[in-house]
Amino acid sequence: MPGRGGEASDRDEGRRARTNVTLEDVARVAGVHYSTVSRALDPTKVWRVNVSTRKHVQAVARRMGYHPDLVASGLKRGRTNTIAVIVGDLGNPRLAPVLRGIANRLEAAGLMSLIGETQDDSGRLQRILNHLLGRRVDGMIMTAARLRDGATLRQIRRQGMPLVLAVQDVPGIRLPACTNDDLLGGVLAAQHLLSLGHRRLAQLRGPTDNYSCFQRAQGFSRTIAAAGAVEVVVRSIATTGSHEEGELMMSKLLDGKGIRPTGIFAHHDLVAFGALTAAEQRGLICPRDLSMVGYHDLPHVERVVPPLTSIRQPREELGRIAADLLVKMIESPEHPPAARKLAPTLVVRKSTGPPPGIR
Amino acid sequence: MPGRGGEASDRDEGRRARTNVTLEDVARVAGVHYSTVSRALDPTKVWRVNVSTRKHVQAVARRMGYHPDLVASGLKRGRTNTIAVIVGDLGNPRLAPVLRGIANRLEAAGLMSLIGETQDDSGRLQRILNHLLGRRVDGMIMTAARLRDGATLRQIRRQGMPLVLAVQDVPGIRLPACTNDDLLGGVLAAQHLLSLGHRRLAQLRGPTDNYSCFQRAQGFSRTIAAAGAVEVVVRSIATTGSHEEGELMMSKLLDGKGIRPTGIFAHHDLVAFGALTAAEQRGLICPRDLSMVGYHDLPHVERVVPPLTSIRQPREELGRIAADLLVKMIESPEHPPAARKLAPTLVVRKSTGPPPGIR
DNA sequence: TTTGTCGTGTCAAACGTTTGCCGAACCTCG
DNA sequence: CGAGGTTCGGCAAACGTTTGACACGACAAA
Repeated sequence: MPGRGGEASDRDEGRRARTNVTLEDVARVAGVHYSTVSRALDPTKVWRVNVSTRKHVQAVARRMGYHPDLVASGLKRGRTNTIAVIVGDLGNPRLAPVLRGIANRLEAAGLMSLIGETQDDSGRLQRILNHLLGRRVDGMIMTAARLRDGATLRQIRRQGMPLVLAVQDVPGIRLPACTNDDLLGGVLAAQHLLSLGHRRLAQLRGPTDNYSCFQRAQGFSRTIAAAGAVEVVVRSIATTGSHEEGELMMSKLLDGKGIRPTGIFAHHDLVAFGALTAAEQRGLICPRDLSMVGYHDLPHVERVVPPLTSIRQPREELGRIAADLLVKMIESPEHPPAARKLAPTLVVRKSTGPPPGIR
Repeated sequence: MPGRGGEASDRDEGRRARTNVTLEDVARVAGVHYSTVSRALDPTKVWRVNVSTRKHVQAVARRMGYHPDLVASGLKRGRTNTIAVIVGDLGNPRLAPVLRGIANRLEAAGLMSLIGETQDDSGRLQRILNHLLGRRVDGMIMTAARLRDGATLRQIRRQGMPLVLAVQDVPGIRLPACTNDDLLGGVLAAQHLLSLGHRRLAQLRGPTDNYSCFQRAQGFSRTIAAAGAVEVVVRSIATTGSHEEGELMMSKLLDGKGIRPTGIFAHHDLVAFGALTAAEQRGLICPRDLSMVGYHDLPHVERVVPPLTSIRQPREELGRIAADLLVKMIESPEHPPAARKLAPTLVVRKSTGPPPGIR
């Protein structure tokens, strides 16, 4: 390589304090061509280089602390071995197992996940996506996408970017997805309350623009209707699923002049807690006077009094399978994998029991 | 560029379904040289290209859906505008605000954070670091590094990689850090209990290999000693800070034959809850019979009964300032910034009161 | 001896940017 | 009108890899 030495030292002097060992440096020391070094270090090219040369090169590389430059490699190969995982809010404790499931599956495929937090802000989502498109990630997983993001999702797909949805589905767009069967979740809650003997039921609903909440509501309402029982629905205006929200909704329910339900299905455990607080303030004791089923089975719900009956989602599994779909999609882009729906389970604790009449 | 057309189509045909618009494509359409396109799209090179050309090129680029290839750019510039943030466990709810603080500060500096989860496993930490070194990230932030990671940290620094610690310090290594003042945390807890009149105190300690816990213990014990009060210490064997751990430690404390403390400082809110459960089982009511101070001020501790007095850390601030230190460090590597210690605050709720004797 | 095959190493052309340098065109001033 | 300055577009060399093509030696078959 004529003239490289002078230029290299020129480049190194002022620009960058951090000095990275390159293929060429290793090659110089090992006494072979740098392409040989490249092949010696590439486990898929075993057959291309003599075993003794290989051993020698590997030893030198290790000794010199060589780390292949994944940036250069990515440029050349057109693949970065990186998957973007878009989440709404990292503070959401339900997310961690999903992310872990994703990371584990991806790691097995030699991929790394790059987490982007939208903070539930469409503008930020756009900025993150543009950045990731530029980063040439090999694929994307969106957890808990929202209805209004449909256009954005379509745009990503149009770019040819492999994309799968995790946890929540978005209707109106055909996309591989691994989601929780929220319809079934609603059905399970309803069946449980009905089987205990409840006939006057209520639902504390999540926001309407959340497809997952929509599904839960459908599952619950249909089962109730099929059993010929009565149902009241209270809708949330807020979107977070907080204790305060629960108190507010329950107050509205109890202070209104409609029927007094005995069995209640809240779309969020925290809302369930808030509702119980509001009920207690009005002298209603759970599970004596009313039964409460929550959703999500948040950590520590078994610790509160009374321990909450809730619907548990297979979160780590959701992540694992979503990642699996994506890997399959990248490997053979021609036939996209089918969507997977995972069944939640009902965890019965002390917050549900027979209604006051029957005993 | 002679012969490019044929080769390009050759390359595109089978390899990659995803077809990315490049500078050259834009240049061809816009009728200028691709270097002009590069400059027209670079906001720092405003003066290098005529405003009309610039407008035109920008329009064409937008119309064609051009996204600059950050991989190529990173290779050329030697900077990737990416910061690695290493965390132990994404499921830890205390982490989210820190990450948010980091992300916000980095975004302001045009950087993006790449989150790596070690799952508290040294092997995985090593693998992640090697990957990140290869990815040529511009710097790293480690949150909650552990004592035993000292060697690894030194290794990273030796590579010339800008590195700052967040939340927890690691002694024995000089590294810029933005940490919580845990010594002060311990002092605050002790002062509060002492000022209420408690003279027999206990500490439910976290693991000894956690420097942060060590500091808390120091601060607490010294303050107690200076006031001439008595103190008992119970050490945790587990490392997670769980409810069960708290029950176990409190049982040991109450069933032992030593002094019965009236004021207790737990190194973790969950441990505090567990301890209260164990105390209740023995007929001790909080705050009537004993006072409890927790640590971390976890979300919802104000909701449990009794609402927990706890030590709150400025978490988002910790992240923001850590990121700030890193940015300064990257901008001027010659003079590393000083470490910052942020003061926690005592949040007084209902779990603390005067000891049984005084009233 | 020629021809063919196999194993192994080297050569050099990409990948898509960024940027120092060159020079053409135009402007200003003596 | 020429010297000198300014503006702005083009040229081409990198950045560190990967990899198809090729060269070369050894050995076998014809």
